[in-house]
Amino acid sequence: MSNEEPMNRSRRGRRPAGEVRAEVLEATSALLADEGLRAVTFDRVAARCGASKTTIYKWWPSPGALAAESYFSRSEKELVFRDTGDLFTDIRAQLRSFVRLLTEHGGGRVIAELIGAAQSDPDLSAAVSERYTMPRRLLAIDYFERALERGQLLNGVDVNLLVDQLWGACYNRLLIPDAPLDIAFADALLHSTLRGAASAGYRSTLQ
Amino acid sequence: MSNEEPMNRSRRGRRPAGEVRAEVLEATSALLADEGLRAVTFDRVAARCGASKTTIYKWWPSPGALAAESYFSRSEKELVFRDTGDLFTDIRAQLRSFVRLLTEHGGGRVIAELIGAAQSDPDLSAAVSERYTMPRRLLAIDYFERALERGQLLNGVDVNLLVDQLWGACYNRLLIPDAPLDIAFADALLHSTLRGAASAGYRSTLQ
Amino acid sequence: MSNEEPMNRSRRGRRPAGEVRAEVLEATSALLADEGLRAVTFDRVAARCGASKTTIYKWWPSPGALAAESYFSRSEKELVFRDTGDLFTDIRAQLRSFVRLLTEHGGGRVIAELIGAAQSDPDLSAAVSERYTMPRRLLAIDYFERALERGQLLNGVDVNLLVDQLWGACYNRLLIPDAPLDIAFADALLHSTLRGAASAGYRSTLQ
Amino acid sequence: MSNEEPMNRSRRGRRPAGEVRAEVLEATSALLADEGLRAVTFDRVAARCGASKTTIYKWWPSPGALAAESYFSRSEKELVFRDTGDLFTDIRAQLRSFVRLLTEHGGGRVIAELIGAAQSDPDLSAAVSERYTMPRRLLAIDYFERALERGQLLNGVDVNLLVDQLWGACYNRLLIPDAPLDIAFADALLHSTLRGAASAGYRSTLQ
DNA sequence: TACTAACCGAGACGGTACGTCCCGTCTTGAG
DNA sequence: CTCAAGACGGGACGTACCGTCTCGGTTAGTA
Repeated sequence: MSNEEPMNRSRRGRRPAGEVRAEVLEATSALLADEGLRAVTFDRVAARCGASKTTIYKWWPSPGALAAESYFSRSEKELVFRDTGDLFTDIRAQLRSFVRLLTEHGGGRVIAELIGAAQSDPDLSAAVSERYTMPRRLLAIDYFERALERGQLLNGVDVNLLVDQLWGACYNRLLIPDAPLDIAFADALLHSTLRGAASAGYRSTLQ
Repeated sequence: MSNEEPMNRSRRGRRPAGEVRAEVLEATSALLADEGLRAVTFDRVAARCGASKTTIYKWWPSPGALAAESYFSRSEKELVFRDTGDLFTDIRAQLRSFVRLLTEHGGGRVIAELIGAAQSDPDLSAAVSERYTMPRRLLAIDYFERALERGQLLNGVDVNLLVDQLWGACYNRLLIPDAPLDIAFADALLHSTLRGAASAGYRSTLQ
Repeated sequence: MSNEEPMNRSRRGRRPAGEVRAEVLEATSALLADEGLRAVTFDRVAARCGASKTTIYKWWPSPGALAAESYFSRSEKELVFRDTGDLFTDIRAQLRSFVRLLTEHGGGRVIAELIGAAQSDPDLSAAVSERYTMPRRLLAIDYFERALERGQLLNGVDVNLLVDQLWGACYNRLLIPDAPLDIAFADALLHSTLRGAASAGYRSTLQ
Repeated sequence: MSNEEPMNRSRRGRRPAGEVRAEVLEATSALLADEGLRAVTFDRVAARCGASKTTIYKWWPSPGALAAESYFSRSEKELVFRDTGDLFTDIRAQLRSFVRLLTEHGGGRVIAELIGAAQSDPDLSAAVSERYTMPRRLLAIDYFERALERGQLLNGVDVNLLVDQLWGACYNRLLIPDAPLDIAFADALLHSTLRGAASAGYRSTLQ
């Protein structure tokens, strides 16, 4: 409760904007990791990092949007989509690492809470889309379009749809936990999907 | 603001439980329809229907759970899954009506908000699963198992997975609106999925 | 700053109303005496006595009104206006004790701040009038009317006006400190005023 | 709310001090007239006239002091105290015009708020005294001293006290509105006071 | 005339209070 | 005597203001 470390500086006036932003994001990350999205309130973040609520309001429209930036700014480095030329192996690696992200290290809880809160917070919804889901969708689409050009996917396959079939199914098991989300699911999902979308040569390599 | 219609009864004594429950659910439905899930708070529901918070706490563990019951109790009548024996047509009808439910009558917003809030509310999560998503998943699984027995699906197809590929992809477009959710998407999704899962005879009927 | 003694009870629910009111008034009195009217804020009072802001808002419309009740409820016991039948002596005693109240014990500062804040706070203005100034005015008027009947005041003297000439002049020196407020002023004021208002017999006893 | 007319100058450099001062005072007067003393904050004045808070802080110690200068600089021209040699008539004219100032053009509210705020703002208190109340007190004292020399007032009358009996009683009705402040009150007040202070000859002219 | 240094106004900062809403708990009074 | 009405403590929201301080554009002083 009162473990907020007030960090009592005696400076009252303006501080460099970057410094304040960094401290706000750091405090947010700590709260997010320790207690989840519900703990990320403007009041607690302000108390924890010594910033004022006014300042936080100037940069982030809602606690959810702040949490999103705090979380996603750390995961942007993972934005790599290896292209070895082997469709099946590449996508399997992506799906597996995605499932691991969601199931290990508690990352799934944060993402689920962010997407969940976004349903009632347009600002957060925009932040999640712009900083997280949309970039990843575009990377996958890029990859699939290259695979199409290489003849690894059937002509006429909707690469946008493919993303929903693969990652969307994973998000579904994350957000609506009526069935388990694990590596086995990811692998089965990939087989089942590529069986309908991959060209004949590729399909023959499945199982 | 104060248009909560205090419904000035002067009766303080106990009323029949069913009567009070019905009024609570009715007030909840009205709030849900008018202002969304955020407006469904115990305080406002109590003020609107003349019940006390104590009463509401006895029956529902959280505002989300109350909203869920209020919403799902109206949609249970739609729990039909026609089985004409025609796999493609039956599933297409189901998917299309599901998409219409989510996109047309504003139902999508409520469901999205409920699933969203469930990410931070275990009681609501349980309610959504038990009263909405799981029954529907089981209906679909039942249907697919019959289709398997009829030889319309490939041997070894994971019918549970099939649900995530189809409905999960739709939920994905609902909850993460980076791409549109519409009938065309549902149809393309169905084609792409069955191409990998349906048996040869069925597959040949897909374009 | 953090000498607010949080008085950490662990009781969350409703407490008896009288108990809460008493604690709120006590905390207010302490703040008023220690730091003046500016320190009486709903936030600090709530923090000091363990009440919630909501509760305080229910009973007092503004911090000033709370301070007024807190202060005046202690001074009501002084509401005595001795009537010995000797106009000059009685009024002199009243004026002198009034001036002492305003100049000693720091009481003047509080009253001045309350009347000052009332100029921009209608709720406080009403509280000051109802609980402090008007009862005292009425007591003086009562006395003067008895003096009129006793023939100690000239026929036609406006007793209401007399109050403004005597106590009003004192308030003037309190609120607009261009000249000192002391016993000598009170005595001179009384002589000068009664010289114009007292009947001939009484007037001859002055000086 | 945001109708503060940002007056979009693009000049960042220094402007003549007098020009800025005038604009600040003008903006203050407008706020004072429109919304009262509470609206005179450094933030709003700065936003309204395009100056920065830094600039305003350089010249005025508190919003109240700024409001006082803004208001009193307009009323200084009224500083005339006619001396026709007729004590009763001259003072009656003064008191009547003072009451009219306080009751008619909304001036009373501003003065009451300024005196009120001065109770908690030493800077404002000094400004009110120096720029408003003390000059007027001195004018009255001057007049009364001349009247003393002319033999129109009793020997030994305390002219300073006389000011509190007359104007102080009016301020009392302004600041503690338990009784009305109007011309009739001023006239009655004057009669009653002069009956005790004027010399015999003058007194005989009162009714 | 171009170029740098000092200055100072615009406004962001930390802090505090406001007034409101909601949650979950508890007293109390009506039936 | 029971239980529902609703007041309670706690906490977050979003806004306004104060008084302090950084920052960058303007101007004055050098090259």
